[in-house]
Amino acid sequence: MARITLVEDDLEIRRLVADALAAEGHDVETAATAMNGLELAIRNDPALVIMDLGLPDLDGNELLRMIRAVSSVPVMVITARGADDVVVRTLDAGADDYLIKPFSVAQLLARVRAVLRRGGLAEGTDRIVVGGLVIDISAREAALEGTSLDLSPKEFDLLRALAERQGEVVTKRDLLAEVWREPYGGSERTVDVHLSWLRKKLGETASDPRYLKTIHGVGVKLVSPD
Amino acid sequence: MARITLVEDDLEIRRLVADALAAEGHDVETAATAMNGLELAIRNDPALVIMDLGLPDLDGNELLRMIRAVSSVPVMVITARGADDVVVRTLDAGADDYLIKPFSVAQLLARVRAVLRRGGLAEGTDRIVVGGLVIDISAREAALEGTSLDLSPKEFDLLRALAERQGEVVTKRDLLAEVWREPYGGSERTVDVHLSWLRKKLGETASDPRYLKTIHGVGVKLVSPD
DNA sequence: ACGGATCGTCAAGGTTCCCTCAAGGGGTAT
DNA sequence: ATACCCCTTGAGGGAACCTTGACGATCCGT
Repeated sequence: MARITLVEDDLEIRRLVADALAAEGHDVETAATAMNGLELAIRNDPALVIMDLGLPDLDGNELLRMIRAVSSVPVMVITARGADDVVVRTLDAGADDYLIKPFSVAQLLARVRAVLRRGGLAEGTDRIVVGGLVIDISAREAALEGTSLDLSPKEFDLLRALAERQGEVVTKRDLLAEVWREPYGGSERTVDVHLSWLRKKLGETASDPRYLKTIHGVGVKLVSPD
Repeated sequence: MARITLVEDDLEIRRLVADALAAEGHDVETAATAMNGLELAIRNDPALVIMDLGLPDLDGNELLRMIRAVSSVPVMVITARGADDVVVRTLDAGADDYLIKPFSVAQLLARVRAVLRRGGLAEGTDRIVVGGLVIDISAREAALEGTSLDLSPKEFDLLRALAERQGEVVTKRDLLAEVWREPYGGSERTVDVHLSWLRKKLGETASDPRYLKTIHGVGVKLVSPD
């Protein structure tokens, strides 16, 4: 059903939760440390991250903040710490749900379903329309004024990333993180080149853009032409 | 901030929650019965519904299903029933979160923030309006009387910095610190030049300002014209 | 009213950033 | 193995932008 990243250092709980999620049909990747969890959360593009707060190498809140810095993936926290101010601080740091150990597996699964359901509703659009541009997410196809565009994989991902935030200016660094999955390294020239190719296929030039407007010194945004 | 419908028959709890939400800046509509709650949830198009399960006229799960039949509004359940199968059943009926009484108001508010945050991510349009001037932060666009202004990066940042404190006089040194990121060095003449360009694009002159008023010897402020 | 300080505008210079072309390497299918 | 597609990287030219200095105008305190 969905790819889920589980970050939990306790072996017994990790097994318990992972097995339960797998039994629901989810694809579960586990990590025992914050750093491994962060790597999974970035690289695997999961639909949900479930994490413990008490990790051996890093405070859970640090991990949460690092995930939030590069992704808006839903995060569910499961932990033994039940103090009210910890709950509030964690939720305000960007967590979507907070479950206190010991918890029932049935309730955990129900909360996972609730979070996934809401996440799916928000981006339930399988098709994004920007002016005369139609982007079919599941088919990985894009069409301009009815005629299909022949886009390479990266070109499509780039266009989709921009379309998902149409009208907003997106920095190249964000695009490197989102499309290329390289939040730190990576050359911004690469983004430039792909943008150039996209523009060519969209039948526009950088000096006379219709859809892809670059904001000097900031980034680029996808807009619907006048 | 957001319109919230609260369905709760216990007067004391209703007051407590409604006051806390109002203190956060929300617009709260309350109902004591399921039927009244349903009516509010449909008619007022709230951003969130908070409901008790133990209502006098109808089982909470019935109400939840009726809301779900016509709306995808987020629903948070607060109730004294903590049995695990009830929690699971309620979440699977479409609830987004489940909080067991007695609960801390701080945690309730944090969970409300979490639910609203996720729901609002899709359409995060933050804009500042000053008279006939509309500044769209995420699109990095400014429009005067409906026609878009073509601003350079620094011009936009400068306008935004002033708009964020509209009506207040801001010193050039503060602007150098905020826009130019140079709290110590930097020439104030630079600010002057950019202000001049801004004024030109805003269609006004320094001697007859409409939006950008300079206070001699102090700084400049962005005001809405009479 | 006068002088010093502050502000407004212009033009030029230099810097930064962006776009595009072309070459090279990795992967995959034929 | 070869051919093809795709991605990455570097370099050059060009465009956009920012800064700076100068000069005139305006403002304020004396």
